[in-house]
Amino acid sequence: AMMFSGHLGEVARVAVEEGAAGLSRFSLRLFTPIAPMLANSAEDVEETLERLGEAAFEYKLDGARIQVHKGGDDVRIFTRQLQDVTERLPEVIEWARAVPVRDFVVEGEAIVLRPDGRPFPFQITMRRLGRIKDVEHVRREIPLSSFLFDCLYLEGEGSVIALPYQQRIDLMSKVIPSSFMIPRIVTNDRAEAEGFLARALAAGHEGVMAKSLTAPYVAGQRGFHWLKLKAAVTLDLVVLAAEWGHGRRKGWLSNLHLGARDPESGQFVMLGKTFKGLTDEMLKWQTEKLLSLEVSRDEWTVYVRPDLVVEIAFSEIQESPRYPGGLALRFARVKRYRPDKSAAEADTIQTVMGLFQKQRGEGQPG
DNA sequence: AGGAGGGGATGCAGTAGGCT
DNA sequence: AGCCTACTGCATCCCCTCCT
Repeated sequence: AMMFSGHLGEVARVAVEEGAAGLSRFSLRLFTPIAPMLANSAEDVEETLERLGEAAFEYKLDGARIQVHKGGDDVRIFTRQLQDVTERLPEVIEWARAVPVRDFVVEGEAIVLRPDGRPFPFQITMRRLGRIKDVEHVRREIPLSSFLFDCLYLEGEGSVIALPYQQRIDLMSKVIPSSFMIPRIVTNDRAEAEGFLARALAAGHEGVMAKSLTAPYVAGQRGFHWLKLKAAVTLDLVVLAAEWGHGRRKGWLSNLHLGARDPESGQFVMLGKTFKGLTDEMLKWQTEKLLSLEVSRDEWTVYVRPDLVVEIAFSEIQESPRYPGGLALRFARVKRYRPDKSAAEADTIQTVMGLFQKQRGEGQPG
C-alpha cells in the first residue's frame, strides 16, 4: 500500500499503458488501484439527454467512493484518492468474500444509512470512515452499506474497462446481488428521468448520475460520459470580511466570510467562508469595493461594514462545531454579486435553519 | 488536462497544562 | 509520577471553478 500513498500521478504511471485498447488508457491488475473515472455537472435532465441520448440514471449517494478488489480470499478496498482503507470496512470485506466469483474489481459508494434506508449526513459517514481504532465496536453503532455501480475486472473476462458501460453493468449484475446494486434506470424519456431524480432527492440523496451506455471506463478523467445532476440551492448572504489571497491571488482580497441576517439582533451570523467561483475580474472588483467598506483589519483579514450581498451556491448545510450559529455551508461558492440587493434584503438565519430542518427531514423517517 | 486556490468535518497523535 | 482534558497540527474524506 505504501507505493500508492503518494500523488495520483504516481499511480497513473504505475498502471501499464494499454495503447491497443485506444479509449481506455490503462490496463488493470488485481490489487493495483486505478484512478477512478469522474463526472462533470449538468444543469438539468434536458441538457443531459441532449448530450448522452438514452442513458443510465443512478442515484447519487453522498458517501465515500470505494474500489473493491477481490482475488480469492484476499480483498482490498481503495478510496477515490487510492488510499487503502481495507481494515476500516469489514462489512465490505464480508460481502466481497460472499460473492460467488473468485476475482473481481467493482466500484461503488460506501455510506451510513438509517434503519429505514435513508441516508445520514455525510458527516456521519466520515465519522465512520475516519475511524481506525475499535472498528469492530463502531460498526455496530454506525454500520456501513455499499452500493455498486461499476465493474472493472471479472473472473473469466479479465479487465472489462474497455467495454461499453451497459455491458459492464450486465456482467456485474450476474454476480452481484441486486440489493448491492445502486438504484438505476435506463431511459431517453425526459419525464421519466425527472421523476427518477425527484425520487432520489425525496429519498434524501444528493441527486442522480447520468451515464453514457456506450462509454468505456476512462480512468482518472473528468469527462462528459458521466454527468451529475443535483438540486441547485443558493442563498443571498452578506460579506462580513475577506482574507488576503495567496499565490496567484496575492494582493487581492480572496476568501470571503459569509453571514446570514438575524432580524432579531440586527447582526449577521457567520456560516463559513469561500474563495470559489471568483474570476480575476471579480477579485479585482471586490478588493477595491471591500477596502472601501473596511472597518478594521488584522494580519490576514480585512473586516468590513456588512453591505455587499453575494449569491452563494452550496451542497448542503452542516452542523458546525466551529461557528456560533452552529451551522456551516458545505462547498460554498460564489455564483454572482447581487448589487441589486441591500444587506437588509439578504437571507436570514431563520431561512437557513429552515433549510437545514428540511434537509434533515428528508433524511429521516416520515 | 492539470494546477491553483482553499472550504468544512472527522479521527488520530502529539503536546501542554492541571489535577491527584 | 501518573492521569485526564484541551488544544493543535496533520491526513483524509467530500467538493468547485477559474486559469494556463
